[in-house]
Amino acid sequence: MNYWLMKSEPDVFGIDDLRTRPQQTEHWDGIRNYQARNMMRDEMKKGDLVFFYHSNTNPVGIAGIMKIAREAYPDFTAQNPDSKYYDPKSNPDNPRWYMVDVKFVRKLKSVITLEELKQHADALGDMALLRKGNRLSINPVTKEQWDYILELE
DNA sequence: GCCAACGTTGGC
DNA sequence: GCCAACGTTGGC
Repeated sequence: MNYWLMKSEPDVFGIDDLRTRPQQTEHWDGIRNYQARNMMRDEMKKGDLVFFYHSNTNPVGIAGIMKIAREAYPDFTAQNPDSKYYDPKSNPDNPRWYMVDVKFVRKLKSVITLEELKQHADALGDMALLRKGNRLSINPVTKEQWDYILELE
């Protein structure tokens, strides 16, 4: 069982959007970074738990929990010229980009903010999220970090 | 293979 | 809206 953190801007797609989707499930499209893609494609397994992180909002932080409902499959938005995620270099026979399906688990009682996480930087070790300049939209989380963060709720 | 230009992310 | 960080592109 692996743990993850995935970022999304709530103005575009937030935890409440996932909660109100049919079956409370949605595909996580638009990953266009190779490092993030590789983690998603090669390491994410069905049942893995994921922190839903709200970025570019106020306050930024972890808003809820979801789980991987379907393992990686080709991101069809890469083949759609009308999509903002269209990638003309992706070939349907050899897809460049992948996505997973995520299912809502629960919201946190309140958002655990980035500021609060930073205050616990020592206990959280070198958590990827807290690294300077980290822009990856998918971050691995250790079990220790996962458990510790939930204690902050 | 280098690297300047450019685009994107995401906190503030 | 600003800007630091960083990834990608493309000319050479």
